[in-house]
Amino acid sequence: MSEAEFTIGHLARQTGVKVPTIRYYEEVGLLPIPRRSPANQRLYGNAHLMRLSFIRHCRELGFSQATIRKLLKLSDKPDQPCDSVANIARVQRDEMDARIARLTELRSELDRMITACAGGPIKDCRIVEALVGHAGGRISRSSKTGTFSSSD
Amino acid sequence: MSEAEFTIGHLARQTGVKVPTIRYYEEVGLLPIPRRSPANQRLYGNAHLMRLSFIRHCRELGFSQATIRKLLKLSDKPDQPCDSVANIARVQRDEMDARIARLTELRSELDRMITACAGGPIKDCRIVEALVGHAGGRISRSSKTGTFSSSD
DNA sequence: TTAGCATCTATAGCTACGATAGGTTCAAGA
DNA sequence: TCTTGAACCTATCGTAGCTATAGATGCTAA
Repeated sequence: MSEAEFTIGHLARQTGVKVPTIRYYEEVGLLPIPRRSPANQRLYGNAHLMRLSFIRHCRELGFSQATIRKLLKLSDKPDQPCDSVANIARVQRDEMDARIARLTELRSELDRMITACAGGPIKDCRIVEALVGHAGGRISRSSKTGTFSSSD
Repeated sequence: MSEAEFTIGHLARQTGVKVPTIRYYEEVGLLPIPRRSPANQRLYGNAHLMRLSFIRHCRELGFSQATIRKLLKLSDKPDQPCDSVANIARVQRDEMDARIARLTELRSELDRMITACAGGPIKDCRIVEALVGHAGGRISRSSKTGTFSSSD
């Protein structure tokens, strides 16, 4: 029995991946080239649908294209042990941990800046002050204008 | 008294921003065009140094170029109230909160996947399984090969 | 038949830079 | 003074991961 085939628009709706993105994935080799209808339209089957779902989910989880490529390659070797798959997932998880930690730090900094802001004129604003940061000691905002204009 | 002027490499070392990035910021209008030496090399002053520090710190905090542009515009109006600055910072903080929340969710999902993996062959791997996700009911991995190949 | 949507290819644009090529210029040592 | 090597210049291409546009063709339903 031959399985149902469907158009790119159908595949897009089924997976939630936009049509141009599907064509892009084909172009960069993430999705295999589908057969075409007599009128040259792409025709997809269930294998494409599964593979695209896999890719989409990976992207949501923040995997890069390169990493997805590795995972797809591994998933094509069904009899190998899945340690390598788990390792990739662990690396990804650790990277996410690092990103979350960094973001949380920066969020706190931003929050401190917002709290420090007393609501006066911009030239006295602690947020602007903080954003200039520690520019080497010799540097300070103009006490007259509060801007970065040179006072030469 | 005229302030010290320095080259692009100097500015790069002082701020931790790479030379091509500085030229790029000039090109897109984030940094004002500096004067040139007789030999056509860019010469920067303290105003540039401060402005670049500001930009760098903003980028670290995840502000987009567009947002930085807004902030720079505001910082050039020192007598206006700084509500607008604080508002931009608050929006940025809220966006970061959302990003952190989303990342934390995804991290947990990844972690659950890793924990579920029993370490058998790839065709039975729960991680691969999970990454395919809920592809519409009719779809399942080939029970023989565990891959996405069509079985037509 | 005709409207209106989906599809096709090809190309350009987006953010935020990084890399490279091929050419000057500067500063310091022999 | 010469020479060497680092730093500078412009211009262009490449990166990820798409999105948007233009202009042509195809499909479907009233």
